[in-house]
Amino acid sequence: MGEDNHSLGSRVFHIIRENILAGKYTANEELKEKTIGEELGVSRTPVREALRQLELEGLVSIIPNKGAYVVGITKKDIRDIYEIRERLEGLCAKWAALYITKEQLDELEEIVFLADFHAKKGNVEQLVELDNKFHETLYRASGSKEMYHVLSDFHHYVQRVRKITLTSEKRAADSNKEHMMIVEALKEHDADMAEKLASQHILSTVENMDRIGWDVLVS
Amino acid sequence: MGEDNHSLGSRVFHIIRENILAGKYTANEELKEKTIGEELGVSRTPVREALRQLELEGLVSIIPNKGAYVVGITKKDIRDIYEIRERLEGLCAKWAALYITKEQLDELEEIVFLADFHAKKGNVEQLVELDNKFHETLYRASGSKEMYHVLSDFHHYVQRVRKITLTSEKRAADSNKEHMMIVEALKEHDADMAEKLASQHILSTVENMDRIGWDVLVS
DNA sequence: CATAGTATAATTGTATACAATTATGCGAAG
DNA sequence: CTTCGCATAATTGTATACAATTATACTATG
Repeated sequence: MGEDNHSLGSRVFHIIRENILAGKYTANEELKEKTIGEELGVSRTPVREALRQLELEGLVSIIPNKGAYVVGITKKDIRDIYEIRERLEGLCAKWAALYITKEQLDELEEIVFLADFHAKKGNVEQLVELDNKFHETLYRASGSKEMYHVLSDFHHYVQRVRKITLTSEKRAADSNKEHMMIVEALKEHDADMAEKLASQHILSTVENMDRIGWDVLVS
Repeated sequence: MGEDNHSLGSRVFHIIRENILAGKYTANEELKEKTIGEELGVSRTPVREALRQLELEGLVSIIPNKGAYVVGITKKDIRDIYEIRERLEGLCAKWAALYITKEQLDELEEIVFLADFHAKKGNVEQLVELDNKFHETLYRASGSKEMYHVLSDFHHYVQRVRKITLTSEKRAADSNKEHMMIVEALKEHDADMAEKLASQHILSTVENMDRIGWDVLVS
């Protein structure tokens, strides 16, 4: 389920995607195959493949015979994604409570343990990485490739926002406490509780974002 | 939001996708770039692009330097998708109740009117097409490109199952009645009712599939 | 001076060529 | 007879070449 495709074309895809999500390529910017290829030291072929894939992901809009343009991420996009996640993460946690393996539970426990450490230290970079791993593991534990696919995409999509929210030490600590409670529910295989907690986790995240103010989160 | 890309590469993508979803390309079958290119009368380049996109959609699994393989659709995939849809279609209808335009409402009314006609005649092909249009319009009416994206993909993914269920004249009629009720709620801009009805619509579909038996639906 | 038309350049779309990797088949050794 | 090794073929990965389309800039004309 966690595919690692180490061909050149795949690398190009990931680089361009990160550049868009990180804001290096700004909204409506035209992505020229030749230029990007030269930047990355590859020919147009892998760049084209990457752009076509990014179009499917909705990060790029391709106008035939004209060009590929960066699709901007709006406040509404973020809001919508969190509202969708609120519904789906609950279902995902419910499934995970039923199907999670011992290894995955151990993995989750290690993640929240480490995150607790880094939250106290204020290591944002590591916190984001651990948040990625936590949710990735949770999505995988659902045992549904569709659930994994959808939620991974969305979670990845809002990485920039998450980076900002986790900069707050309080929110980082609170978020991890919520993660811990979810892990506890999963350990007990309490599906209803896991669902409720996971859904609530997204809700708290949104409430936190409301406090911070949306203009700070997405320019 | 409804992109129509009429380049060659895009056509190849759609053809291969239909062939997979229609079962023409069977599970685990190896899709060779040269062979497919010859079948469709194009070079390897557009085929490669299409296969890369299909991998992102989860319909194809690519092993670097080895090949592209059709990912089979299992009973569990279908079940998972319907359970996910049960949650999301509700939210989608809720949003649609708030943001739907007059034109979109007219479109929906025309669709259910036509579907009523074809249901009585037992024209399965047309019914599937109208079911596609109905949901497509509903997804678009939500005003959320993320919602549109996710639900369109899933809806498209289960087209084979829908084709079978709509073969039953009773189910076709019932399904359309449910569509009508959703349209009524949208007309009243009753978000809660629209949500409940849309969610219920997916539930009835699943119940109907249970009656038919899953072994008939997906081999 | 503004503008339409046109030649030129730039960019995308597709096909092909070459490189790298993997699959296949055959013969020799045990 | 099986299996290992190696040569050959097939296939994917990448780069380049050519075709088609679109953007640009310059000139001629009113």
